[in-house]
Amino acid sequence: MDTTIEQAVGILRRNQLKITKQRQALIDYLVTYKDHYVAISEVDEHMRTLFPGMSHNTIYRNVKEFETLGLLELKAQANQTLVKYQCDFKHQHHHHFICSNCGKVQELDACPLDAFEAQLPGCTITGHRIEFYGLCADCTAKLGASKSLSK
Amino acid sequence: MDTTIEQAVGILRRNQLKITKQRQALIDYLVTYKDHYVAISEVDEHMRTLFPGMSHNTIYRNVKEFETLGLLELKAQANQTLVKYQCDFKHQHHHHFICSNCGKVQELDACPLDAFEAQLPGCTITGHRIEFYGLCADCTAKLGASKSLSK
DNA sequence: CAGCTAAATCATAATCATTACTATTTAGTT
DNA sequence: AACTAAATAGTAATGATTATGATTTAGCTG
Repeated sequence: MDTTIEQAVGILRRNQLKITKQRQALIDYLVTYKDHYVAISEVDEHMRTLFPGMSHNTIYRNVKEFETLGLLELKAQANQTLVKYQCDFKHQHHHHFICSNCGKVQELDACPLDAFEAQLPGCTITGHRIEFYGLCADCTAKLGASKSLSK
Repeated sequence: MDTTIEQAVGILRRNQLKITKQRQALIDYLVTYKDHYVAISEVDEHMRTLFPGMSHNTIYRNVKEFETLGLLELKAQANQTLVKYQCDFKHQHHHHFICSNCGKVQELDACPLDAFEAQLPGCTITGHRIEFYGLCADCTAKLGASKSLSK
């Protein structure tokens, strides 16, 4: 068995969650999304081909449970929620570069938190999200686009 | 009339959009959300008390049109889209600190774009979002919370 | 390994934000 | 005042997500 999967199953176990065949299959599937986001609704669809008649509720509930365990990252989008597998369970800061063409997600290090903290005296910073959008190197090599508006 | 509103109306005009009473009222309402986000569905509800029977379609369409004109900022949330008025039409970079208690939005300057660019050779960066979450100074003075998980 | 029980899943339907569609109205122009 | 493209109204559909209550099962326990 893949070490990544064993790790995930271990986390379930340590949190007293039962290892059902549905959860096992869900992990097996989500593990393939380490550097892309998938819509939960697509996960739902996939799971229901593996387990015809599987309840939507079960799928959505598990995805959210997995997120609170740190197994997944969720990301809100218009009308949809996206999921991505979280392979590095210990790494807390996640700054992403997301290719708007192919959807590939690249991790960035270097966190400029300090520079911003100084601007927020008296505040409690509990989290932050930094995301860049554009075209990854591969896609930059092939594409282009434009638009204009008067203001 | 408020200068901010005149400015917005001017932008509509310059883009050949008609100044309907519905759009006028929509702007009047959204102008009150310069430092908070509101759910579009709440805007929808409000507009339909002002104009009973107003079409959902009209409200959602206008909000999206206003966004492409740069009048508004949209932000996806689980199952909802949030709107905030964009008062500074020329300012492009928007890094926010969002109080998770009262929802107040504070603008941050200082953009660490350069630091990240170096990590993405060959990529085209077309946009980015930086958001901090936590408690603003006022809320920090009153609150606290915690949670734990084993990994 | 049979039985037990809380946890998980199923099956079905409801919610609710958002979008579609077509007929009617209106802002801005001529 | 008439004209026309743009905007809105009115009605219904869509589709992601959630609720609910009955049934099943993973992981003990003896």
